[in-house]
Amino acid sequence: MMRPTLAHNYPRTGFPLEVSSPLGQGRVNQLGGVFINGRPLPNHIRHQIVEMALHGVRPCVISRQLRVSHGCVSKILCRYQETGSLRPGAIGGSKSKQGAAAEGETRIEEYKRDNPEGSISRIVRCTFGGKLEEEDEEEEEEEEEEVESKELEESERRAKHSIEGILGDRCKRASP
DNA sequence: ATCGTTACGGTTGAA
DNA sequence: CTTTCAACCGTAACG
Repeated sequence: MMRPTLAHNYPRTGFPLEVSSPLGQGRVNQLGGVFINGRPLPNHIRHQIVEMALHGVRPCVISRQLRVSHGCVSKILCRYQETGSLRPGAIGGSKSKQGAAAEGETRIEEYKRDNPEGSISRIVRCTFGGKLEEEDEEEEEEEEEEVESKELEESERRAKHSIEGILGDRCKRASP
Protein backbone atom coordinates (compact mmCIF):
# COMPACT_ATOMS: atom_id res chain seq x y z
CA MET A 1 0.00 0.00 0.00
CA MET A 2 1.12 3.44 -0.81
CA ARG A 3 0.96 5.57 2.26
CA PRO A 4 2.01 9.19 2.27
CA THR A 5 5.49 9.87 3.48
CA LEU A 6 6.04 12.01 6.51
CA ALA A 7 7.54 14.74 4.37
CA HIS A 8 4.19 15.29 2.65
CA ASN A 9 2.12 15.05 5.74
CA TYR A 10 0.63 18.47 6.25
CA PRO A 11 0.58 20.26 2.93
CA ARG A 12 -2.76 21.98 3.37
CA THR A 13 -2.43 23.45 6.80
CA GLY A 14 0.83 24.99 5.81
CA PHE A 15 2.59 24.12 9.00
CA PRO A 16 4.46 20.86 9.18
CA LEU A 17 4.61 21.55 12.85
CA GLU A 18 7.55 20.85 14.95
CA VAL A 19 7.63 21.73 18.59
CA SER A 20 10.78 21.83 20.55
CA SER A 21 10.55 20.72 24.15
CA PRO A 22 12.99 20.01 26.96
CA LEU A 23 12.69 16.30 26.31
CA GLY A 24 12.98 15.88 22.62
CA GLN A 25 11.48 16.52 19.23
CA GLY A 26 7.76 17.17 19.41
CA ARG A 27 5.36 16.97 16.52
CA VAL A 28 1.73 17.97 16.17
CA ASN A 29 -0.87 15.49 14.95
CA GLN A 30 -3.99 16.13 12.87
CA LEU A 31 -6.00 16.85 15.99
CA GLY A 32 -3.53 19.43 17.18
CA GLY A 33 -2.05 17.21 19.86
CA VAL A 34 1.65 17.09 20.59
CA PHE A 35 3.49 13.80 20.46
CA ILE A 36 7.04 12.53 20.15
CA ASN A 37 7.45 10.08 17.32
CA GLY A 38 8.64 6.69 18.52
CA ARG A 39 7.98 7.48 22.17
CA PRO A 40 5.04 6.65 24.43
CA LEU A 41 2.51 9.33 25.30
CA PRO A 42 3.20 11.12 28.58
CA ASN A 43 1.81 9.45 31.65
CA HIS A 44 -0.71 12.15 32.53
CA ILE A 45 -2.35 11.80 29.12
CA ARG A 46 -2.59 8.04 29.55
CA HIS A 47 -4.14 8.65 32.96
CA GLN A 48 -6.71 11.01 31.49
CA ILE A 49 -7.65 8.57 28.75
CA VAL A 50 -8.34 5.79 31.23
CA GLU A 51 -10.02 8.08 33.71
CA MET A 52 -12.41 9.48 31.12
CA ALA A 53 -13.25 6.01 29.84
CA LEU A 54 -13.96 4.93 33.41
CA HIS A 55 -16.39 7.84 33.65
CA GLY A 56 -18.24 6.56 30.62
CA VAL A 57 -16.82 8.95 28.05
CA ARG A 58 -16.75 7.38 24.62
CA PRO A 59 -13.40 6.73 22.95
CA CYS A 60 -14.13 9.02 20.02
CA VAL A 61 -14.79 11.90 22.42
CA ILE A 62 -11.68 11.13 24.40
CA SER A 63 -9.71 11.16 21.19
CA ARG A 64 -10.98 14.57 20.14
CA GLN A 65 -10.80 16.16 23.54
CA LEU A 66 -7.30 15.01 24.42
CA ARG A 67 -6.13 15.34 20.81
CA VAL A 68 -4.84 11.81 20.65
CA SER A 69 -5.44 9.61 17.61
CA HIS A 70 -8.31 7.19 18.03
CA GLY A 71 -5.99 4.32 17.16
CA CYS A 72 -3.91 5.18 20.16
CA VAL A 73 -6.90 5.64 22.47
CA SER A 74 -8.16 2.28 21.33
CA LYS A 75 -4.83 0.62 21.99
CA ILE A 76 -4.34 2.12 25.43
CA LEU A 77 -7.90 1.32 26.53
CA CYS A 78 -7.58 -2.20 25.19
CA ARG A 79 -4.34 -2.74 27.04
CA TYR A 80 -5.81 -1.31 30.21
CA GLN A 81 -8.73 -3.65 30.01
CA GLU A 82 -6.63 -6.74 29.65
CA THR A 83 -3.68 -5.91 31.87
CA GLY A 84 -5.11 -3.36 34.28
CA SER A 85 -2.09 -1.19 33.64
CA LEU A 86 -1.88 2.10 31.80
CA ARG A 87 1.83 1.74 31.25
CA PRO A 88 3.32 1.21 27.80
CA GLY A 89 5.10 -2.03 26.99
CA ALA A 90 8.81 -2.47 27.55
CA ILE A 91 10.75 -0.85 24.75
CA GLY A 92 14.22 -1.87 23.62
CA GLY A 93 16.51 -4.44 25.08
CA SER A 94 17.45 -7.73 23.50
CA LYS A 95 16.04 -11.16 23.37
CA SER A 96 17.70 -12.93 20.43
CA LYS A 97 20.15 -15.82 20.54
CA GLN A 98 19.10 -19.20 19.24
CA GLY A 99 20.33 -22.72 18.52
CA ALA A 100 22.65 -24.77 20.72
CA ALA A 101 24.40 -21.77 22.20
CA ALA A 102 21.12 -20.48 23.53
CA GLU A 103 20.62 -23.43 25.86
CA GLY A 104 23.76 -22.77 27.81
CA GLU A 105 22.92 -19.11 27.96
CA THR A 106 19.46 -19.90 29.19
CA ARG A 107 20.74 -21.98 32.06
CA ILE A 108 23.08 -19.21 33.12
CA GLU A 109 20.30 -16.70 32.74
CA GLU A 110 17.98 -18.79 34.87
CA TYR A 111 20.61 -19.11 37.53
CA LYS A 112 21.11 -15.36 37.56
CA ARG A 113 17.38 -14.83 37.67
CA ASP A 114 16.96 -17.20 40.57
CA ASN A 115 19.90 -15.85 42.49
CA PRO A 116 20.00 -12.12 42.08
CA GLU A 117 21.86 -10.00 44.58
CA GLY A 118 18.57 -8.55 45.59
CA SER A 119 17.27 -11.85 46.90
CA ILE A 120 20.37 -12.23 49.01
CA SER A 121 19.93 -8.81 50.56
CA ARG A 122 16.25 -9.57 51.07
CA ILE A 123 17.15 -12.71 52.98
CA VAL A 124 19.64 -10.77 55.03
CA ARG A 125 17.16 -8.02 55.68
CA CYS A 126 14.47 -10.46 56.73
CA THR A 127 16.80 -12.41 58.95
CA PHE A 128 18.09 -9.39 60.77
CA GLY A 129 15.12 -7.10 60.51
CA GLY A 130 12.63 -9.70 61.72
CA LYS A 131 10.08 -8.46 59.17
CA LEU A 132 9.15 -11.74 57.54
CA GLU A 133 5.63 -10.94 56.33
CA GLU A 134 6.71 -8.41 53.74
CA GLU A 135 6.18 -10.35 50.48
CA ASP A 136 3.65 -8.52 48.41
CA GLU A 137 0.62 -9.42 46.44
CA GLU A 138 0.46 -7.04 43.50
CA GLU A 139 -1.30 -4.05 44.99
CA GLU A 140 -2.03 -2.25 41.69
CA GLU A 141 -1.90 1.48 42.50
CA GLU A 142 1.01 1.33 44.87
CA GLU A 143 3.19 -0.44 42.39
CA GLU A 144 2.16 1.92 39.59
CA GLU A 145 3.04 4.95 41.64
CA GLU A 146 6.38 3.55 42.59
CA VAL A 147 7.24 2.92 38.96
CA GLU A 148 5.95 6.33 38.03
CA SER A 149 8.08 8.24 40.48
CA LYS A 150 11.07 6.21 39.42
CA GLU A 151 10.32 7.16 35.84
CA LEU A 152 9.98 10.81 36.73
CA GLU A 153 13.38 10.78 38.39
CA GLU A 154 14.81 9.07 35.36
CA SER A 155 13.40 11.58 32.89
CA GLU A 156 14.55 14.49 35.02
CA ARG A 157 18.00 13.04 35.22
CA ARG A 158 18.03 12.61 31.46
CA ALA A 159 16.80 16.11 30.72
CA LYS A 160 19.41 17.60 32.99
CA HIS A 161 22.10 15.51 31.45
CA SER A 162 21.14 16.56 27.94
CA ILE A 163 21.01 20.25 28.88
CA GLU A 164 24.42 20.00 30.44
CA GLY A 165 25.59 18.29 27.29
CA ILE A 166 24.34 21.16 25.15
CA LEU A 167 25.78 23.84 27.39
CA GLY A 168 28.99 21.94 27.72
CA ASP A 169 29.24 21.71 23.96
CA ARG A 170 29.84 25.42 23.66
CA CYS A 171 33.05 25.52 25.61
CA LYS A 172 34.16 22.00 25.05
CA ARG A 173 37.36 21.41 23.24
CA ALA A 174 38.19 18.28 21.27
CA SER A 175 37.51 15.11 23.20
CA PRO A 176 40.34 12.72 23.95
C1' DA B 1 -19.84 8.47 12.87
C1' DT B 2 -17.08 4.90 15.29
C1' DC B 3 -13.61 2.00 16.11
C1' DG B 4 -10.38 -2.26 15.13
C1' DT B 5 -6.34 -2.87 12.65
C1' DT B 6 -1.93 -1.98 10.46
C1' DA B 7 2.01 0.26 7.41
C1' DC B 8 5.18 3.38 8.46
C1' DG B 9 9.00 6.00 10.41
C1' DG B 10 10.73 6.32 14.69
C1' DT B 11 13.28 5.27 19.51
C1' DT B 12 15.11 2.25 22.87
C1' DG B 13 18.25 -0.78 25.45
C1' DA B 14 20.19 -5.70 26.70
C1' DA B 15 23.36 -8.40 24.64
C1' DC C 1 33.45 1.66 24.66
C1' DT C 2 30.19 0.91 20.00
C1' DT C 3 27.07 -1.90 17.38
C1' DT C 4 23.10 -4.84 16.52
C1' DC C 5 18.40 -5.68 16.24
C1' DA C 6 13.89 -7.11 17.93
C1' DA C 7 10.87 -5.15 20.85
C1' DC C 8 7.45 -1.17 21.39
C1' DC C 9 5.86 3.64 20.20
C1' DG C 10 1.70 6.95 17.97
C1' DT C 11 -0.07 8.58 13.78
C1' DA C 12 -2.54 8.27 9.67
C1' DA C 13 -5.18 5.77 6.84
C1' DC C 14 -7.94 1.77 5.48
C1' DG C 15 -11.92 -1.14 6.24
